[in-house]
Amino acid sequence: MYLHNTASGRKEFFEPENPTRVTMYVCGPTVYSYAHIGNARPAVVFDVLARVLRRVYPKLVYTRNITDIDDKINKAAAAEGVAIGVIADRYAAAYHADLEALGVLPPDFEPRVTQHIPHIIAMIETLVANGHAYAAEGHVLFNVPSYADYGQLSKRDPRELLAGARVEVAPYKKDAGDFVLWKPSTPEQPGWDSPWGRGRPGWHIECSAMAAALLGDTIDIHGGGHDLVFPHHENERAQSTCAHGGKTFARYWLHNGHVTMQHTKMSKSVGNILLLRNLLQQAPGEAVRLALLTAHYRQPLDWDDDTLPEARRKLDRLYGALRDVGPVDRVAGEAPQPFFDALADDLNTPAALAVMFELARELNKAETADDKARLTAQLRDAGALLGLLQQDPAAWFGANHEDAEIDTLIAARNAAKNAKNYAEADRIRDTLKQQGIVIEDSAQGTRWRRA
RNA sequence: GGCCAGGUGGCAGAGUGGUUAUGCAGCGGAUUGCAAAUCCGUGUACGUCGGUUCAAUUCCGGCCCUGGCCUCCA
Repeated sequence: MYLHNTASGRKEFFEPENPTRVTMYVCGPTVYSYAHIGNARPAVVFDVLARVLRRVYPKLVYTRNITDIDDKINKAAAAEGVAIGVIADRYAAAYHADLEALGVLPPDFEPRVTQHIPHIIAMIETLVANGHAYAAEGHVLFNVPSYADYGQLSKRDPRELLAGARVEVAPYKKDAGDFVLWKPSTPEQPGWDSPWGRGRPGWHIECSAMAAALLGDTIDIHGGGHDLVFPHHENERAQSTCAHGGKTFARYWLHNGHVTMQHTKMSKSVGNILLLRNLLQQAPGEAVRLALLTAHYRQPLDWDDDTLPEARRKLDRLYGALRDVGPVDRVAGEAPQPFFDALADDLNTPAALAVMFELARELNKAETADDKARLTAQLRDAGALLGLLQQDPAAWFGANHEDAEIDTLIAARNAAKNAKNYAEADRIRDTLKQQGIVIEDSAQGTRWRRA
């Protein structure tokens, strides 16, 4: 397949270094509050990528970290008077619950920073020893000018970065662009003993250390939100490359676009944050997931009041085609080639979804049992790759539960219909409609669904 | 200011140097007691001004506009 590599700025044919162990590392959340819809996008996008890659490379090792030591977590913990682990555990659990609702499969590894402090310290020691980092006033800093390729990933000129640095330059920095690998903790702050005193890791070093510990010096794919390109990933790349004797850190860099509202990035100061847990009260997780796959992953995705209802209607149509055909063994048929082609072209989910709607139309028209079984299997298999359409259609339409009251009313309506008492039949139908129940007469009899 | 994306029909959203994206909404028809669902048909869509070309929404250049990164950030 082809993937857009941020490092080169173009689509490249994806070829793993080792097909029997394909490695992917995605930057996960800092768990200091509930996840918002923007946090869900990379989780869903890279979940789809993992599903697709596994078809070709069953030995994919997918790692998505949780950052559980960070100043925002410290702040939240201090405000509540609890240990940082309490905050981290609470929001990590909430994150998992939200992602499960979205049908996101767990990654193979989900490392936490606090479990990798020794790896982090060891990597910093290596960087100090080989001249890429230095200790100063309890801090350890990466010396940016020591890495000639710095800025290549984010296409920035390091000289301009240094000259135009907006942030106040700490006096202990050798060069303005130098960034922190390790910083000292006050007695109240969480910290670990290190060769440089009691302290805690800087933000960027964690991913370098954990990726190396779990996946190796060179990984195939590194993903995350677009805003991580600089400085986070640029710094990771510098650290890892310099700690590993110049070996390539990540071979393909993938970055997803942001979820926006009114074409503007969500931000706390603007107050336009959409929490996943709130959205999940408005619509099934599957609808949220489909909404996130509606646009190509690198494009911005503008979220408004119609996004979820629209996604829901799309699922109504797809599940509608799967009704009445009965359960079908998924291995009986695979998604059609155009579907795979779409995903193989830099994960073009909108084009892949278009193929699914075409399958749905064919399925609606299919007359023979063979055609129905084949198309159902194809549609289900396509859905499996996107993490959609895996539940019973009746469950999707909310009609999987026996409901005596509704059944009684439908029976009464049918009796009225048979007696050609259409006024009474329509009255009953309107009554149900007011309860949010839509009647559908079909060849298989009368069925209902929740509007 | 530097760098990077993007401007497609009523809305969402792919894509392409000459031929149908797809979904929703609308309109017409079929089916239906009426509906719903489904099927069929239906839209002078490609920011703007130039250039290249037999032919550009698609390539090139200018301009306008929008968003992102440059500070924590998915």
